[in-house]
Amino acid sequence: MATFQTLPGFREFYPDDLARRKHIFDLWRRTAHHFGFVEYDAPVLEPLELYKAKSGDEIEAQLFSFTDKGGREVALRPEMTPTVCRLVGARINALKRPVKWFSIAEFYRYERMQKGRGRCFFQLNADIFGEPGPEAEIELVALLIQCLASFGLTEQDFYIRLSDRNLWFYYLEALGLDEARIRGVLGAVDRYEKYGDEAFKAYTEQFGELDASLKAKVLAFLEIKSIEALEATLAAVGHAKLGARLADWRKLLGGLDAMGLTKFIAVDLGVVRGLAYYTGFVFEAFDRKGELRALAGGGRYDDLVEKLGGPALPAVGFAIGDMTFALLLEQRGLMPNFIQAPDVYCVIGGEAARRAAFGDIHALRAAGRRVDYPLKEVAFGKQFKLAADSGAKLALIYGDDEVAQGKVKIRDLTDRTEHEVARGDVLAVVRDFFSAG
RNA sequence: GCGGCCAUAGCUCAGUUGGUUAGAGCACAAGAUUGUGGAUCUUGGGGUCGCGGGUUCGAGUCCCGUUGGCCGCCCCA
Repeated sequence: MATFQTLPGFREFYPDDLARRKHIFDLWRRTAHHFGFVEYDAPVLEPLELYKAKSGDEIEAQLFSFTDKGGREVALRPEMTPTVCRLVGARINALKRPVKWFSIAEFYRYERMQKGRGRCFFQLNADIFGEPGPEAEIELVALLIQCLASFGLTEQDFYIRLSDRNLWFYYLEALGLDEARIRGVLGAVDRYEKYGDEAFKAYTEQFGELDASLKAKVLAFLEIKSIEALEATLAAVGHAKLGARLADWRKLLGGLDAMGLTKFIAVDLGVVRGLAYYTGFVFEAFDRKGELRALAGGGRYDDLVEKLGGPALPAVGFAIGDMTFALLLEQRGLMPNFIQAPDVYCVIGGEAARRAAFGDIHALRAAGRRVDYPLKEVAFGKQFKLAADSGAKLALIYGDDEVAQGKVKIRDLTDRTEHEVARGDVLAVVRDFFSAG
């Protein structure tokens, strides 16, 4: 039957699927509002150059890009960060700081599909602009945690790995490495968890073997899993920036602790995220069982707004994708079963009864009730079954007998009781039933 | 871009060494049932067996190709 099929990696949302998606979005949106973030949206199609400027020319291979009829090179957005940088950068002089913005939007990447990854997906993006200190990170990490926890997920289900590219930078600098070598080492650190010693291969090819004692220090640093271990390690290294950076760490962890969120946080310098544009704290959310892809990721990108042509503006942000997150909710039994039920279902007799019912049906709907009825004449017995199947709380029965007497029979489908009311009282009775219930 | 596995009804699947008109459960619909429920019974609609080619007297079944899916690699903004 299906001559035309969905493009690979694209998703169709049948009503049940859309109900689940909406559930996620609604809670994300509400949570972001609770944290004082305001919502924005932006174009799905952007100049290709916007993404090249941020990520380099190679990015084009991962994009849905094409030339439009005006000869412009364009791409479907693969992420929100460059866009929001442009929006905020353009109006920063008029915006009250800190700028706390979020969006829920769809993104497109030309990639091979995998579990938890398609060619289109939705993300919650939340960012704070204009705040250089760790106060911004406290807000965002707390928001990220609550965006997961508000679905019923606990510290048994997920955790946030917290790391710091600055600290790595300063530490490696103190060990005498130049910037190129530092980036090389960070690349290896990012891959170390997965590949072990193999992760240093690229570094070795570019710069030669990393000095053994240096490598030992890198590996020891990578293993650091607490602020205490961090302080102990850095105490031995004399470097002015490191002391200030440690103060930032204490402020961040102290703030999160005061919010009662320490149980979700794992200090883990093994996470640096591959992205070259991160400039400070980075964090990623994972399921505790380690079965799924990352749930969310974020970090500080103080240079990006300027790099994209805006003013110098510090920024931190994160994104949660909907696919892996939905998988986790389903695995933990936290995805509700949505029944899209009317409030009231009408059981209707012949043509005269139908005309009588229509007046009330429309009035009830206009008053904000969800009302449904069989479009065509259906046997009474069947209609009661339809009423029960619909999930409605009340059935209004417009039989020929009732209509002839100017009455409507109201059946409570939950306890199967019923009583008759005058036609003119139906709206009030229904309203009272639902306001009491 | 690379590798492994897979593809039969809306869903879950059966289909013998290749052999009549491709089946079941669930779901959907009609009837039993012109006035009272999620049950039951009866009946029905729905399939180019992903698509194309090949082997064969004969292909859902075997072979090749292709498209799509799942899983992994690369990547992951």
